[in-house]
Amino acid sequence: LIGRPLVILSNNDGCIVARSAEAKALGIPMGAPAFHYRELFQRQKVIALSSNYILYGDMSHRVMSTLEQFGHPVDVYSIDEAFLSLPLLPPSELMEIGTHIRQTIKQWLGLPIAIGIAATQTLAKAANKIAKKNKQGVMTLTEENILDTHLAELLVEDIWGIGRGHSATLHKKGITTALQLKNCDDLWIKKQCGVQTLRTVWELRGIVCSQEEDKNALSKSLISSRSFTKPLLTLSELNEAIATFASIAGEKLRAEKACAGFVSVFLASSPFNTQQPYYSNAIHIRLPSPSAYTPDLILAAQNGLKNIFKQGIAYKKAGICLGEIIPEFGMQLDLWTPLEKLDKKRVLMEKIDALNQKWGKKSIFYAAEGVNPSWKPQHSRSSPHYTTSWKDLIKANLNN
DNA sequence: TCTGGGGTCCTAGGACCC
DNA sequence: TCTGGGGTCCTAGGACCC
Repeated sequence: LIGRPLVILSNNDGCIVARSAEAKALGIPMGAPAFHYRELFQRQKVIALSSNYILYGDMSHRVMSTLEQFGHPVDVYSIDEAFLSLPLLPPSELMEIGTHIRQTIKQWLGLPIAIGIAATQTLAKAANKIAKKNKQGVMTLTEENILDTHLAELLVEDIWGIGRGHSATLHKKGITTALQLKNCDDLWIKKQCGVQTLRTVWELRGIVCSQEEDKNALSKSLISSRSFTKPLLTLSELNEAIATFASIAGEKLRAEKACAGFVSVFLASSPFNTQQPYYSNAIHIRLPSPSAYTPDLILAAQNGLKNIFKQGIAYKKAGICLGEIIPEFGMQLDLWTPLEKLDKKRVLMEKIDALNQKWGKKSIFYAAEGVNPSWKPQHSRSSPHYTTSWKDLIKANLNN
């Protein structure tokens, strides 16, 4: 696939969510619906693949654990990004470190990566942008005069932390480049764009404003939701979908060794359908006591669903959100449930999670989820699970 | 015909307290 | 005729990120 225009599609092969440089060059925008571009795909021989989160997750894990081996503190920021804290060294030595890391990842995993090195995360992201385009794939932006030359060429909308809204505000004021933003008035920025943007500005000046992420921190909320390939019409279908979401969310919750205090359920018709008025609604349900027991979550979620479900609407999307997440062992018990019962529930969940881990997702599942759900997201053109499924292992042909 | 899924933080305004 | 000063908590909505 190297050198070819390639796009990755979202669930149901709906939207374009990632593009190779070659695809970007064809003018294919991020987030666009795939069907708008089908003709262009054919004409330009663009490869469009379904997303394969299992493969990406596994490769990401391999990259991150390789990064750990260089002895610099690693802060994993997203599935494909990490920040490493390097020692204070002259630029040439930093270049050397970057080049070595890049070569190692390339050799061990076959993945090309880009590395940007600078005083703050915001500047490192800017350096990375440049590194993506140069031959070495590594860029250091540690010297003031070189830095400012590059910031003068960086547009405000391309700075990490400056989105559509703040870009518009800045453009109106005549601020279009990162260098201009770096030199702008603090009070004005704070007033117009808020404190987060002010932090971004300070980071452009080389002052560290980002805080170390607490790796043990629990999620504040957990969402499980999907769009349906074909709209769902009945309460019983939605009940199955909601039960599935509750079960997925429960697994995530237990992986964090945590409990949730409330469940909220939401559903919506298609915002694009002009034949039908748009309907969307949500409801919060407080759990009698915090729980990570999937049947509790399913029960609460389905009870909520009853209240927001309206007959005669074609539902295109639904989901649940867990909130008030607290550590499993810090939880306030309710007065009436005997401890042994809680313990039984916990053990049952442990066993189920272990079975599904060992034998694959949904080896054992709740009947409420339905046996053959019609709404399962489609991935019609997925790449193989090269690294996580025996049957998808790459075969070496020894006769050649 | 077909339009993703998951998060975080901040702010303004309202309700309440003394 | 005149009507204080200091807080907290909650929520919705908006901004941003991947």
